Amino acid sequence: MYYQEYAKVLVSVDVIVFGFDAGKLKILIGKRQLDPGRGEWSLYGGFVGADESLNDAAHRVLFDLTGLRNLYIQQVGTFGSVDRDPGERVISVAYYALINVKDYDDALRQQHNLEWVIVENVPKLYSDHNEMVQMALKLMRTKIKTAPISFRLLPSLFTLTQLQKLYEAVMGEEVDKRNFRKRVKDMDFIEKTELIDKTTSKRGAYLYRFNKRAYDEDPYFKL
Amino acid sequence: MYYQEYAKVLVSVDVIVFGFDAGKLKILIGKRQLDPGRGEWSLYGGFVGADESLNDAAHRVLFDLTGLRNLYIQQVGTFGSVDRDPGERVISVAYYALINVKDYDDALRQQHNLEWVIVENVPKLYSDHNEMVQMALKLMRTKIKTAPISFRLLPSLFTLTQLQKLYEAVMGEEVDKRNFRKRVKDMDFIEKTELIDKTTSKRGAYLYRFNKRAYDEDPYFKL
DNA sequence: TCAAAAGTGTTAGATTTACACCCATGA
DNA sequence: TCATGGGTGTAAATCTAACACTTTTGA
Repeated sequence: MYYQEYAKVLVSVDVIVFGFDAGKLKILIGKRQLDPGRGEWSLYGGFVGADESLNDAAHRVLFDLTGLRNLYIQQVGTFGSVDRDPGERVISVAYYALINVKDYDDALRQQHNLEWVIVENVPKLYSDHNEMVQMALKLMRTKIKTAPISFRLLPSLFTLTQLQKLYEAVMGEEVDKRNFRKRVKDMDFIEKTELIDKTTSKRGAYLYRFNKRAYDEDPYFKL
Repeated sequence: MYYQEYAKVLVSVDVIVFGFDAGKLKILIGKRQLDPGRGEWSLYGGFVGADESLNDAAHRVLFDLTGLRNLYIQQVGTFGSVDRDPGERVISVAYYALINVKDYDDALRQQHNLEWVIVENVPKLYSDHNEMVQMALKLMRTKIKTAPISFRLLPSLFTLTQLQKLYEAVMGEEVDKRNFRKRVKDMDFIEKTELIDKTTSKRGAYLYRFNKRAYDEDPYFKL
């Protein structure tokens, strides 16, 4: 042990789980079940184990919460004010994750007492969690323009309208339909199928899919 | 104590100190004086104290190193592989900092056995420090285009050629002089003075200064 | 007088934005 | 038949990129 004279602290990961549902971007939050802060709205999180990397911890927490592995995650930042946690010194690494709500077993959500809340309506959260959410949103907005992460929030087959509504929900502003579709058509890895979705219109809309293989060959992405 | 059953770990901050000198972007690195990794090139860092925020720790480490306070710092990311430090489990938060090399007492640099190394020539560093440097550079490149951070790397009076050379050194590519100056002239808070610098040409070049007050009123920045 | 850096505008091309109508279908 | 969401192209405006010569002055 080389460094034994130095202070050790608890390290946690807190996850901002984004989902897209009913045309809105939502995150999962719940009321804290434990002191300190019992009853306050909060992100879901967990402590980092002694033999667990930060990434592994984030994935474990997400698995615990959703039953899903290999979710897309992105580190948001690390929060280390001395008094950020009223219980004890805890440094927290925030991650955001993207899930397709349809893949998510709602019973599990209820078990954890979590709610999907529209990002614009997120209430006051425990400690510095609101800051984490704002930072996550900001990073996601930057990312969604230049990286194919939208598809993590959508079913594997989706319509262009869905893709656009998602983009608008993330960016918080409407965009022109024709211009949006022009950009999508420049990306060959967003492939039109012959399948038609009739759930939202009588005419029906073509379903598209993201071809990761094609993207990896020519990873040009711009929305 | 609410969380006593969980593992505590050492948390350190490692700083990527950027400086601009002789037309090149450089960082400060030194050979580790302690085991583990004694003799390897490494970033400068320090452990986070029990009653110290991450930001405070970063500023303290920088003060220790440079004697300067209130340097511009930016969190880069947090590195938490289990085996990233061969001595013991250490989670490290990387920050980059910008300093004006002229403000920096070179004796202090020597005391710490640090060297300025051109970013393109950075050798293999201890542990994951090369990754930290790459991430810091990437973030800085994004930032320098849209935020007035260049001025942290330059003397308070600078010529447009200096500003351009700095920009080129950060971006790693040359830019057109006339186009660059056009963009600078769109930003009224980059003020021309009547002073002339004759150190780099016979003709002399006007010195400019960054007017923070004017910037805060109309914080439009785009290079 | 000449070498070396400072300073300065214009034009073509590319990109971005604005905008409106027809189509297919099920109720 | 009509209401609803799906689908499509063009033109103006803006932004970006390319480009070359004159000025000043100390050595």
